[in-house]
Amino acid sequence: MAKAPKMTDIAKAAGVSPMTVSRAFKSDASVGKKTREKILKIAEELGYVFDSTASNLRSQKSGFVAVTIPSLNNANFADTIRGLTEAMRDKGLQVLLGYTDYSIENEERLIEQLLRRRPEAIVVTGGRHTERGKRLLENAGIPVVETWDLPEDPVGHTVGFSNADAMGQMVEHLHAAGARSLAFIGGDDNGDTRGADRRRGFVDKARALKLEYRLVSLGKPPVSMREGALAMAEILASDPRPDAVLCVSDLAAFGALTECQRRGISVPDDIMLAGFGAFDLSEITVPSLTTVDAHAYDIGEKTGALLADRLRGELSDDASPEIVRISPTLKVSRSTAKR
Amino acid sequence: MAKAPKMTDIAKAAGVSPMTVSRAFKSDASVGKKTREKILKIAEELGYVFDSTASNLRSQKSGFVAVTIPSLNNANFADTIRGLTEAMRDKGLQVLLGYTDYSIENEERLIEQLLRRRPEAIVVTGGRHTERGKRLLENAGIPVVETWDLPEDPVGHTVGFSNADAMGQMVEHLHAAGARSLAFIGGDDNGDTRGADRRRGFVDKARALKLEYRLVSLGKPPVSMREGALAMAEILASDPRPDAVLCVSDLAAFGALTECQRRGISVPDDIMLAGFGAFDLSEITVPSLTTVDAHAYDIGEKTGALLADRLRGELSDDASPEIVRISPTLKVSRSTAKR
DNA sequence: ATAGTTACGGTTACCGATACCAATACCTGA
DNA sequence: TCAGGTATTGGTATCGGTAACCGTAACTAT
Repeated sequence: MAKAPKMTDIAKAAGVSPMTVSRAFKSDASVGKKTREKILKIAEELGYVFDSTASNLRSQKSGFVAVTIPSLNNANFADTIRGLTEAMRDKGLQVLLGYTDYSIENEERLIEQLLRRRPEAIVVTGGRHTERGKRLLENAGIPVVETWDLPEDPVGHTVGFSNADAMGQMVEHLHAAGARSLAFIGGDDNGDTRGADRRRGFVDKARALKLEYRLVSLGKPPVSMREGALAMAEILASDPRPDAVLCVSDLAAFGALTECQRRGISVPDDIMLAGFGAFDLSEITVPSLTTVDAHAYDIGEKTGALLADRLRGELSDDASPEIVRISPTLKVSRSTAKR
Repeated sequence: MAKAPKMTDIAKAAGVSPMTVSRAFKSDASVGKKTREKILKIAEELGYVFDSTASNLRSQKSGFVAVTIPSLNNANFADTIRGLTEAMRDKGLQVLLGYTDYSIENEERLIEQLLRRRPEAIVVTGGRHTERGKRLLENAGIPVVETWDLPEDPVGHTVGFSNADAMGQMVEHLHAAGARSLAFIGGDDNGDTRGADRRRGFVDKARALKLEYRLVSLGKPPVSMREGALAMAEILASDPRPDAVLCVSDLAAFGALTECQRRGISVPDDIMLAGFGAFDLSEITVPSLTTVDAHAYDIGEKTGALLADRLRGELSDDASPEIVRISPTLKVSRSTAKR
C-alpha cells in the first residue's frame, strides 16, 4: 500500500488548491457546495483521513478537553463523562480522559501529561490538588473547571455541590425518621476528598442534632461492596447497635445490606441504611436504598455547556469564573422507612 | 501573563541549542546528565510545558492508542481499559477513548474521528463492524486489535474469547447441576454482538443436551438490572417454571435475583440463576452468583503488551497477525448449588 | 603523539494543515 | 453594459518541535 494521501494529493486530484480542500473539511467555511461535494467524494475514494495533528499545530486548537476522574470504574464519574461528551460533541470538542486512582500525586502527573496535548480546557474532579498540580492548572492559560465539589479557593470555574451539606441532609432525614444513634461507613481520609467531606458533614450534623454516632473506616478509597459488608459486620456485632447506618456510597451500602441479609437482620425494621450516589442498584435492591442523587450526568452536561460557550461560543474566558451549584436530591426509599 | 514559553526560549535561557532541549525531554536521548538537569530545572522555572502537537507532527508519532468500547458505564470494559492503560503507560502510550453505545454505526463515526488524531494503533471491542468501518480499520496503516470476541475474519490482531462457547460451558454446568429446563435473559439482537453470541451459545448447547429452553428478550442493550427483574417476573409467572435462568450479564442476573427476593422465591432452591462477567456484585449478593469471569483486565493488559511490543519494542507489525485466546473461567457459586 | 572511537551539541529542512492576505468569479441593480 | 458588492478560490509563510546530518571535544589504544 502506498503511503497515506494528504491534502495536497486530494487538491491535485480535484484540480483545486490545498486551501480549498482545507475549507471543504471545515463545516462553517465558505466553499461552493458542488466543490465541497466533489472534494469530499474524491477524498473518500482515495481513502484520505484528515490529519488533525497538523491542523492542531497550525490553528493552535486541539479540539481536546482534558478530564481527570478518580476512577473509570465508577458509574457516577462515567455518567459525568457521558454528560460532558454529549454536551460538547457537536461543537467538535472531544474528551481526553485520564484517571487518578484517587491520588492527587497521580493527578499532578496526569495533569502535566494531559497539558502536553494542548487541550483547550481542563476539567478535574475535586478541589484539592498538590501545590504543583494547582500551579500547573493556574498557569495553563486555558479554562479550568473543578467538579464534584465546591472548593473554598477555586482555580477557575466550578460545577459541583457540597458533599458535606448533602450528607448533612441525609442525617437530618434519618433524625426525622426516628434514628437517634448513627454509624458512618467510609474509607480512610487519604485521597478521596469527597468521601472525607461526606464524613465531615455527617459528624457536624450529628453533633448539631445531638445524636450519638460512630465512624467505621475501612481501607483505601474507593470503599466498595466488600468493605461495606465487613463494616456492617463490625457494626452489627456492637452493642448497643445504632439505629441507622450511613454509607459513603451506594456500593458500600449494598455490601452492608447483603451482610444484613446474611444474618437475617431486617432493613429497615432492625436497622436503617442509606447510601450515596444514586447508583442503578439502589432502586433495585430489596429493600431499595435511600440515597443522594448528585446528578452526575448533569454535572458533566453543565460543565460541557459552560466550556462550549467559552471555547466555541460568544463568551470569552476573561470574565469572572463561574460557579454552577448542583443541588443533590435526597431520594428517600424503603431502606429508611419510619418504623 | 506573557504567552507560553517554547523550546527556543528554554534553549536561550539555558544557553544551549533547541535541539539539546529537545533531547533533554526525551528519556533515551544522549545529553549530558548535568546539561539535562539544568535544562529541566530552567524549564520548570519558566513554566514550560512540552508541546506534543508539534512533536507529533514532525515525528509522526502521536503516542495515542485509540480504543472504542460499547459503554463507559460497564465495569468489564472499564477493567479492560485499566489493563490496557497500565500495560502501555511506561512506554509513553496513552489511551484515547471513545464509546459507541452498542451501535456499529456510532462505531464507524468514532473510528473515523479517532483516526484523525493519528493514533499509532487502534483497539476495538467486538468483531462486527459496518462495511465502511471495517475498511477504515484495514486501511488505517496501523495495528488493529479486536477484543472481547474471536471474529471469523479478523481485521488484524485478536485478544478475546468465544462468548458462545463460554455460555455453552455455563449450560453444561447447569445441566450437571440437575437443571433440565432453562431460560435465557438477554437483549434484542441489535448492537450487542457479544450478547447475541452468548444467546447463540446458550441455544446451541441447550439443543445439544436436549434441554427445554426459552428466551426472554427485553429492550436494547445493555440489558440492565431493571430489565433483568422484569424478565424474571415474566419467567416466574410462567408454568411450568424453568429449573434455571441464565443471564447475558451479572447485572441482569442481579435484577432477576431481586425479583425472586421480592416474591419470596428461593435461589437456588426454587430456581437456579447464573450471570456473566464476574462483576463485583456477583460475589456479594445473597446468594452469590455463579458467573463467567472473562478476565476483562487481562484482555486489556494483553492487548497493551501486544501493542507495546509492536510499537516500542522489537517486533514489527509486518508479521502475521496474532490471536491471543483468553480462557474465561466458570465461577460456580451458591446461586446454582445442586439441590 | 596520533589515529580511531565515542559522546555530545549544533544546523537545516521539514512534518501537513491553516491564518492571512489577495485575487478572481459571480451576481445584483441602475 | 458596468460599477460595486459578495461569494468563492488561490499563494505563501508559518505553527513548534525533531529527523537527519554534521562538527567538535574527549577519551582510548597503540
